[in-house]
Amino acid sequence: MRYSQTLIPTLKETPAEAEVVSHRLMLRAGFIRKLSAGIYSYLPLGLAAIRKVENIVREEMNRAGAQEILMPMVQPADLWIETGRYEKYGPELLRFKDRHNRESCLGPTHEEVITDIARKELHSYRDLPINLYQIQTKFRDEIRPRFGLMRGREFVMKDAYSFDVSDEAATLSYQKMYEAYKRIFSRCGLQYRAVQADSGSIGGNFSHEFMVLAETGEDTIVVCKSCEYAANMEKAVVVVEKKEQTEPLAELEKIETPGKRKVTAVCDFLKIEPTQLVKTMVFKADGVPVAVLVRGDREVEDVKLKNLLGVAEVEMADDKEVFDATGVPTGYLGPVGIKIKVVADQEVANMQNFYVGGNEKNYHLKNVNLERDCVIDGMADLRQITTSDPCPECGGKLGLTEGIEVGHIFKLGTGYSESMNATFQDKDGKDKHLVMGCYGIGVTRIVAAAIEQNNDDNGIIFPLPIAPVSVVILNLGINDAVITDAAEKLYSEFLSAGVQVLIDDRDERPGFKFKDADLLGTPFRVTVGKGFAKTGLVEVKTRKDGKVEEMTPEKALSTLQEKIVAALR
RNA sequence: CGGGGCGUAGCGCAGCCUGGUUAGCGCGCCUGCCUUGGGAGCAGGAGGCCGUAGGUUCGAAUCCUACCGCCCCGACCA
Repeated sequence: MRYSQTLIPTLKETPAEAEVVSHRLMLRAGFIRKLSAGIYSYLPLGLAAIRKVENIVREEMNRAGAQEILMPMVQPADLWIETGRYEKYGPELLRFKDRHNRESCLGPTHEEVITDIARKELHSYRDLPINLYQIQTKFRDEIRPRFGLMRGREFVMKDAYSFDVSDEAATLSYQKMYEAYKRIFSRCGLQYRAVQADSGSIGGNFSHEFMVLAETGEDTIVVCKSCEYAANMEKAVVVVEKKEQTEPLAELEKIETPGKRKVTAVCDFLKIEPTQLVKTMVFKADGVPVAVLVRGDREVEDVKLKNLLGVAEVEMADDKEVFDATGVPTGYLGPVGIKIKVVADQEVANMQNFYVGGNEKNYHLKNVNLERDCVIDGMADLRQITTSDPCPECGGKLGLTEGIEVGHIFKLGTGYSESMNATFQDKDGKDKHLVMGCYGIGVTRIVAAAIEQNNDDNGIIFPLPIAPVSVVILNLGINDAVITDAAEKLYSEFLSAGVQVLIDDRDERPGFKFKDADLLGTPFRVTVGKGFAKTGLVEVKTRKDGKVEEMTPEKALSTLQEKIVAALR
């Protein structure tokens, strides 16, 4: 690549719209330009980085035995109606009508299309297992796109789908993908963790998210300090030991708590700790009000609640909805005699003679005991884990970190094959539903995450495997024949050696070129300048550690070639 | 969707409150000179429907209304 002939519109100043570092740097380095909220054009270097990631993904998917295909972006609504997702998916699914008034949508994911292919083309156990993937632009009409490529509406994604004869076979396919994913993220030079994720209604430990560790991550993950356990906050298992009843059951008592609604206010007023109180919160579970009990100092984890109730959506009810459902103003709700369904966090079972709202304005109840006083419709781990909880695997200490989700693998089971009637004939001659898995990777998000993880005040510091180019040559004497000849010679030698190289052949001052080279994040920089005319040496600088070495052009070529090969291995 | 903020040259901003010359500044861009190892200097120049549409006014970038776009926070616990 020649800088003078490539569109690399670097910016000295940061556009006002960019908040996070990856977004800022991608704009400044001339990688991307915004067209509209969450929708970006990729300029040559940005595209080059994306292609690098794509190729790593492609190589590893192929290595794992998956086959590349490409599915349509525009999909008929009919398919989505079949699986019920046309209703369920919500406004993220961009819907429209074509000229014949046919309902259509832009594919945010491709379970429907792939299952349609499967039911038409896969008929026998002999066709299985099979894993099909694509690398394609997805469109999701996100509530709030933000952070540049981190959460765009249009983005490049790799999605793979596996089909198997049985649950056991599907587990194998899943494990293969798990291994492939580890290779992919390692090869991209990312610091990441594979964490157990929420697997929704299907259950089991068959969903993992791959999280790049970075402060700007939108997810919180729980990591054990002593063992390998790592989980999404939403999924992290809270272990509560059963406690024996130690206190005698005291008599239920109604106490006046005028105007005390918040946990802290009630506790201050009654001179008790939040751990002695159980708060009652009302959620709408697919529209139906449900009361949830947790200890006063705990927070409900709504994903866990969703799973217990087996519903698609849970949402806090607002004050009016609470009053309409229970006849009690918020702040005084309690489980005793409440009119709606009640579920409790497991921890509440350990509590004795606790305090709750009295289901009457300005009153609370004292000495409540779950078994004696309440009717409970369900009990489970419903609260958010904290760092004072033990690791569910080894009992060790837990820490919290932020992460960027760059991959998600999922055992789907037969949900889609059942709703779309995708079957195969097994050895025993019986028709069975295909057992599916799906596996996503956010390609464009990986580029953002990598920059998020690798940068300094001067710009990007690309891990070599995903750098748009591996080497940048600075010709600091374009009007000097000796320097230019040497720079050009090196350039063509790098090219013939198969090294991706950019030569800065612009008629610019040295300082300008240095700044741009740093900003672009190219791992290695070779400077051919004044010194070369005197000593015959060029300067090799490593972006990551800033180390500078002088050497002959021949040595520079061989050294860098070696380093690059080593880094890509 | 709720709350907040912002739309003035390619980018970053000032001007608006308190209406009134030809709408400014820095960067970038063009021409010339000069300079050439960390985003130089001098001189000259191009570039604006002041987001859009209405309204108020003798007069609107400035005041009012609506719309559009963009950014941030939230959509979390009684």
